[in-house]
Amino acid sequence: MKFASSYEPSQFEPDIYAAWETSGAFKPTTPTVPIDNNDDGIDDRFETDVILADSSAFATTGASDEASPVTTGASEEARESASITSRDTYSIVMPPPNANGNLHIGHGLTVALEDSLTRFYRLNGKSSWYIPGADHAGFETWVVYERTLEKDGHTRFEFDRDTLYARVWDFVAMQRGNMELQLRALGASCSWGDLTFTLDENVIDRVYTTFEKMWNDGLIYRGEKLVNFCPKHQTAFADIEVEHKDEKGTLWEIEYPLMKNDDADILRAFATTEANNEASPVTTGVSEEASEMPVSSCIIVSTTRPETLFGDMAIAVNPADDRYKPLIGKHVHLPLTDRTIPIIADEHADPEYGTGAVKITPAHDFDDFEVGTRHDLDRLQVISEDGHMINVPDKYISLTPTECRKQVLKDLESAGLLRGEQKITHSVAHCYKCGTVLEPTLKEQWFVDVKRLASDAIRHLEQGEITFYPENKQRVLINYLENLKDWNISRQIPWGIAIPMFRKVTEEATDEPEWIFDRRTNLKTIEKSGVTYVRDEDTFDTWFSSSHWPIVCTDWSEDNPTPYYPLNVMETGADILFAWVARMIMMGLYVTGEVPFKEVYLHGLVLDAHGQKMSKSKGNVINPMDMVARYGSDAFRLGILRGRSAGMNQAFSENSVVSGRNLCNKLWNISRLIQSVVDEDEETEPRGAFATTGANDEASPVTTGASEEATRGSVSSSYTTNNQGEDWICREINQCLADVASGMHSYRFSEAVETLYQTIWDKYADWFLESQKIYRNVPLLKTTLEHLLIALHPFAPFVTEAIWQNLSWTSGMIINAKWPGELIYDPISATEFESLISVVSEVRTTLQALPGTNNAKKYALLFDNDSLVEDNLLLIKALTKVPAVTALNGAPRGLRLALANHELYLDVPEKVVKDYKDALTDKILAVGRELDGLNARMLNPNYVDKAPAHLVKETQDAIKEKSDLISRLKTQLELI
RNA sequence: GGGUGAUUAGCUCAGUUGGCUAGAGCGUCUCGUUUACACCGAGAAGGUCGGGGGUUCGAGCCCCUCAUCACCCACCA
Repeated sequence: MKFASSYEPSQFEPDIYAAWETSGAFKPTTPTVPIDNNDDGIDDRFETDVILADSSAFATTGASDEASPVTTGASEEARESASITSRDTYSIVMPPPNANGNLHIGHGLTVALEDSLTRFYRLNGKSSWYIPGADHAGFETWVVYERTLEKDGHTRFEFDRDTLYARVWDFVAMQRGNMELQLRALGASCSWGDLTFTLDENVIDRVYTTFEKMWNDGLIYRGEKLVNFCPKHQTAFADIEVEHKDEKGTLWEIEYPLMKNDDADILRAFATTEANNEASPVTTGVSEEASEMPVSSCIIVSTTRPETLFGDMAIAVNPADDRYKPLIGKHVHLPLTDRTIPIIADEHADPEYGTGAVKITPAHDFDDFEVGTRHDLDRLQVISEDGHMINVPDKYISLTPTECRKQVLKDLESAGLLRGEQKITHSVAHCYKCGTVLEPTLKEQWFVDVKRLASDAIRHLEQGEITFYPENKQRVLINYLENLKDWNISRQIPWGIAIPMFRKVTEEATDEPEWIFDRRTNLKTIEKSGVTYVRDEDTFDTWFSSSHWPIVCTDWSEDNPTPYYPLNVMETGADILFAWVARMIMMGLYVTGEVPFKEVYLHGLVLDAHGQKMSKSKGNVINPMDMVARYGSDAFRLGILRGRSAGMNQAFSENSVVSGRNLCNKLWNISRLIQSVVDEDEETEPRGAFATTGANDEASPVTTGASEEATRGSVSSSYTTNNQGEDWICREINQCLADVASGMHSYRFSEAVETLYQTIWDKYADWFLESQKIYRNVPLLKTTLEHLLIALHPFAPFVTEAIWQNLSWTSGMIINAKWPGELIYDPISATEFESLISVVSEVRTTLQALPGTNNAKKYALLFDNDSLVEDNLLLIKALTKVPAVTALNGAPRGLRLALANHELYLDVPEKVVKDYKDALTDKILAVGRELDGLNARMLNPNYVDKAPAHLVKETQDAIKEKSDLISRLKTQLELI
């Protein structure tokens, strides 16, 4: 016997994975690229439905992925067959982990989810394609690389883009590989030969093709806009990459003096407003005295960024704000400068906030930029991209904004223009990587006009073409798309896909366009029609290319309308719904005209055991590889799937992994037991006989199903059920498999895993296997074990394969097995077993409740006129451990068990019965309470009237049973 | 400011057309070395399903409301 007494994952996992991989088990059985074997110009994949129906098509284990599609020549039905083919495939892509990083716990969850799905559908006969990927992780990788550059005393500015790109490429290549090994350790059954790297040629090609199409369609434009700019990393970000954090800050009030010419008007105006107004900020606003003082002519603005005042182009007040109405159109003197700026009316100014007057700095604030556009204001940049003051009075030139702020405040103070300050909390934009405060900066960038893309996406979403798990995310996504702003796709990072645009440098050629599209981004300058163009040095936002992921991974093209596109499902983190999922949908529709996936499953964050976010600084990070090393891959997968529901963040602890490990060990030992029974059986029985112990005429002889599946592994023999326990376990396993399947179809992983736990442990091991120590049914043991192994395989691939390989009668690999059909059994007999279970349970409970220990060994069980018990004497004896189960001859004696439909007594002495009196009384009271509840329900005429008949009947039956039980217990009580 | 989700046993969570006495894992307690498994077996305790109202024969589930927590989006200078 090969089974050790416990399962040691590390002894099996690497070899098993290697065996899967080399056998080609991870490759889809239906080809992914067009094949035209008979040269009729028609993609023969679309004619393979006949082959798929033939089980021999599945016998491709170990064969190359060129599964020979024997054509039937049914080309006239090519179109119809196409849909059949797509029904027979299952495709899913992996959100590409960072190529040169390590997997974290979130990847662990992703793989557990995606691989379980893949394996489940593979077992169900789909040509399953789980496509792995690796992300160049533009910004992340760049940040890491730049750090090493700096460590070596270099800066990025010493090199040109091509050099930097090449250096990072080598840097990544050097570090690459870890995550791929880790994916293997997690058991990911992905098709490694199809791994897509985000900088692969075909990805870049596809991205350029899309970009060109967008450029021609007028969806791409170059605009000078404010962008979120990280002064540390020297790059712009899209809105979505910005992290807003609430911070404490100061709201300063600064006085801007009105220009002399305007004074007279103001004084007049003020006279009219003052009458019905309290302290108006138009005045000095300092005290009541002030209102009696001659009015100084100024306006006071509120700002958190005094240093940007040099870029002010106007003061805005709300047009509905009576306090300021008279000032609109006047001019003020910009402090510390010799400029004057106008006072304008704009809704942007909130009368409730601060003084109600706001300075407008179009070059350094998003709102102000909008205001500036509305009022046609100039944009004066006063902070450079590298974070120094420019275009300011000499005194302030080259200061950092922070230094400048201090100086400005000081100077305003001494000029008497600083009129107040107030501590506030406000939201500040930060770089999501380094935490630096982002500087809104004026920059020329490439933008995607998202209007059309978003509205197309919304239309398809509203038509329900994509099903979301959790479903509310559909609405969330639509809401996001409805408010989507144009998308800045330019990044000032060398590590990425170059933007294929070139700018005209030759002045004279005025007729030529300013910018042209060209794929030759390896060239710094190109010539076209005698005009020289120089390339744009920026690269694409990562999301621009990764939004093509389903397209590039499935190798979709105009010439390859693959059945693997759209994907069956997109599984990813709920946190990138907007950044990634939304963009894939827009891009998929734009490029292919179809949504890129039919379903979206979003998982939440994996939190630590106490529901806290994992972070290095908190020191609560769980490394999935640690879990795998200590408990095995399966244990980790089972543990992390347990209790997991779509979209929800969920705490995760080692405990759940331990419990997964225990299940694996349990299953291992179940198999060990069965194998030992099989071995014994083979020693005593002649080979080949359908050994059925204790033949039973009533039992229905049954085969497990198709015999043609020999090559797929399962060689279970026909079985016959011979007793209640055997019928019962068949019923339970059928139910379990159905629940697992429906759980997978509706992405209720938690439910699927839970069902398997209970069935394997509480039902199969605790009841069925225990009963099989009395009744040995070798064919049934084999068959049922196979069913459970296959059903658990998607979640615990290694241990199920290890067992499969260790069992003497199985062949092939379980990864290629076929999802089992229904077991046939006698339903009445199955129900009777429940009765046996309740008898045994009641005996056990009562024995333990009796005073003393080891009661099971002391007291015999007596039965009266009970055929079920009589037929199962040995079983009940074994399960309860009582010394004997015998017929009660004569008057009842001992302690009556609290069972309604059975006359059963524990043969205990009078004294023990008396000691049990209190417990018995409690029991009667408890049952009485239940009975009262049931009676109350029946007394309600509405219930009888309106509730479904079967429920009413159930209630009636329950009442009968309870009252029966009570009367029996009362009799017992009287006897004492 | 807008939006979403959560609140069920000591802890972490299931509970999907509303229907038997609300479940699991871990933890706790009691018993048990029965040759598959101590990574085990048998049993037990523990919940007025956040509060309040409503609909219904019937509510953990549907509606209203309040409270607390979490997250996301947004232009409070």
